[in-house]
Amino acid sequence: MTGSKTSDDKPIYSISAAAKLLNISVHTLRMYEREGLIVPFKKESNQRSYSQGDIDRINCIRNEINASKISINGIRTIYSMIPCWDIVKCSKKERGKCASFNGSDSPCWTYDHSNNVCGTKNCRECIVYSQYSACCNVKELIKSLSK
Amino acid sequence: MTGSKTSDDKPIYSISAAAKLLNISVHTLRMYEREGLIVPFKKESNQRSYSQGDIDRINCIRNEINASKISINGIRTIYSMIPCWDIVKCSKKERGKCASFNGSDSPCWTYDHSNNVCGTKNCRECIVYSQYSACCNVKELIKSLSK
DNA sequence: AATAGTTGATATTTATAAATGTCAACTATT
DNA sequence: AATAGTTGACATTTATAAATATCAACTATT
Repeated sequence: MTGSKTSDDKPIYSISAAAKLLNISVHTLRMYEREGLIVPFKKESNQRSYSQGDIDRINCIRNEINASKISINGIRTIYSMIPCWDIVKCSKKERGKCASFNGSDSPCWTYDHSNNVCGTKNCRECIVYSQYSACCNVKELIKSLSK
Repeated sequence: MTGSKTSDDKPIYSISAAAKLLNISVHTLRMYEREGLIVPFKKESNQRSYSQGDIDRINCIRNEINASKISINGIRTIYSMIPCWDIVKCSKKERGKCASFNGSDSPCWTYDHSNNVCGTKNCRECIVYSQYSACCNVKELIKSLSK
């Protein structure tokens, strides 16, 4: 991670500014969102904003796509393996009714979770999304679970 | 898993028989091997053989590629997340010098491991390869690590 | 010893994921 | 109120992963 969470999570870029910074089109940014890879900040008017943390994250995603040749569906599947239940201390009972725990091809932040331990929490602010979602970090996370 | 390990792991198919059964070309089978997804049985003459377990496994891989749209590099990366160190009870000390534990883009069975806990064991016969390598099972495996 | 199948290496084809373009309705900015 | 940027939906392009083809050397089978 570069910088602290707070300094990285201010919504400072519009979609076109972010696209220019990343050297991609705005369409691509919307696609990544539709595919469940990113959760940009949204204004009341429904317009997207991106923080420096988002830019870092998207650079990581682009590296997986372009250099590591992992498809978007592959990245989504890898994200879905993040043991969020362990990170957010989800109870056995809660896990039972959690779509993320029970499914295996989409990350937790793509599901509605109004009736589990995550409640109405904004996924952007959740450590699962903000810290562990550099795909290259997922294996490290799995290692840390080992006895 | 269909059937027991022993009954599924007899080398009964030649590469062309396996290809016909799977409705793909022999080239594709060799490609999957080169890409680190499968480890077929090899005769002294260097010719490949495939067991029923191999066929099941390859069907699973093809489903990931064709239906789930996960690229070969994505599948390999997912395989590399299998916590083999936990499954084979690899000591802390052994982990330190293990390429699989320390890398993150290729599964353990693609590395030389003559000088760690796996020694000269044939990966085909290792539970990590034979049981946990249906990509769809990896998340289940991660779940089982949770406290 | 002749035929069929295999090997690895290199080249080519094809299928499609990823990215971009276009549009009309809408929102923000000057 | 005029200009610039955004939205989602749908269509199109392009980049390339996945699969197949070709080859000469080799191995198995009859």
